[in-house]
Amino acid sequence: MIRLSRLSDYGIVLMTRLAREPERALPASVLARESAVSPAMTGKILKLLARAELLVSHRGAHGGYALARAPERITIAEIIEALDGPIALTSCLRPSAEGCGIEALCPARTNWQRINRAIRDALAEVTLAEMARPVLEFGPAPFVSEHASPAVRDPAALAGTS
Amino acid sequence: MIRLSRLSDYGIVLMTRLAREPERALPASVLARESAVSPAMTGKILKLLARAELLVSHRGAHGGYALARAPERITIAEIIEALDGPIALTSCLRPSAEGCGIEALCPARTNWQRINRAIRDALAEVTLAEMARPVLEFGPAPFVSEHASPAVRDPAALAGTS
DNA sequence: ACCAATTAGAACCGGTTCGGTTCCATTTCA
DNA sequence: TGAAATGGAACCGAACCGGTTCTAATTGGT
Repeated sequence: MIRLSRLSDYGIVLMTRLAREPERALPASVLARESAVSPAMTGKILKLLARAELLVSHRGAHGGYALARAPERITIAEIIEALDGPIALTSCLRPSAEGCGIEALCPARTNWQRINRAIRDALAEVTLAEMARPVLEFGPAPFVSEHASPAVRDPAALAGTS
Repeated sequence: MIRLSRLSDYGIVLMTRLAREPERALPASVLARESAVSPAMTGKILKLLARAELLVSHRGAHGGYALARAPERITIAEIIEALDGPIALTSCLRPSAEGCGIEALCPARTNWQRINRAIRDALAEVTLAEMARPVLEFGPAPFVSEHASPAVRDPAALAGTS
C-alpha cells in the first residue's frame, strides 16, 4: 500500500500540536509527551523540520520549537517533503540519463507526471490549520471530486483507518 | 518519499502494454521481453492481476493474459490496489480497536480520510487507456488544479523523473 | 563563571519489508 | 503424452527504515 512513513506521520502529529498554539515555542520534551511520540524520535523529527524551515528553533535553556509560519500557510505536502523527500510515485524513469530502455513503448512517462501532480496537489491543499481544526467544522470536502470512478467499487479501500 | 512499490510500477507498465492491444492475449514470456521486466517478476505480477480480476488468463499451450475489461474502464488505482493493497496513507489510526491513545488532541484522524480520498480519487481518475495513449494527445490536465498552493514552491519535486 | 537545559548533528543497529527467484502442481492444446 | 502455459507457495538476501545513543554547540539563570 502507498503508505506514509512513520517519520511523516509523527511529524504531522507534532506539527498539529504546535498549530494549536502558534507563536508559542515548546521544547521537544513537552511535544513528545503530549503527542505520545518517543522523545528520541521527536527530537529527530523536529530537527529535520527546523532544517526545512518549517519550524524555528531556539536553543539553550527555555528553548524550543515554534511554527515558522501561520498554520494556514503550512501544507501537509511540505511536511512530508521535509521528512521523506520529494513526493513522487514514479520509479519507472529514473533521473539517470540512460532511461529505462523501453521509452518507445512507454508513453506512460509523461502521464506519470500528471499522477504525481494530482497527488501532490491533493496534499498541498490541506493545511496544518485544517488538520488542527476540530473535525465538525468541515462541510463536504470541496477539493475532492465526489463522483467516484465507476470502475472503482471497493469501499473497504476507503475504510483504511478505523 | 511516498513511493510506489516496484510491483505496482512494473504492473502498470505491463498493463499498459496489454492496453495497446486489448482483446489480444499475450503470454507472460512475451510481455516480459517487450516490457523489459524480468520473466519471474512478470509472472508473479500477472498472477496477482489475474487474481484481482483485472486480467483474464488462459492456461495451457497458447495461453496468456488479456485485459479483463476495456482499458478505459481500468484505473491506475485498481492496479495499485491489486498489487500493493489498499491505498491509504494513514498509519496514525490503525484499524485496531485500541486507538492511538491521543485521540483527544488528534482531530487529524478524520482529516486524514480526506487526504486519502483525494489521493485515491486522483489515482482513480487516470485510466489505462490514458496511460497507453501517446502523450501529445493531451491538453492541459483537467482534473489537476492548475493553481499551486502559494506555500508550495519547490519545482524540483515535480521533476522527479527525468 | 558555571551549570543545567536545550537543540544540532551524526553514527549506529536491529528488524521488517520487499524485490526477486525457484520449485512444483495444474491446465490445455497439438 | 509431452510441451507450453498459468497457479501458487515458499524462500532468500539486502536495502530501507524506525528507533536509539552519543557528542558538540548554544543559551539562560544563578
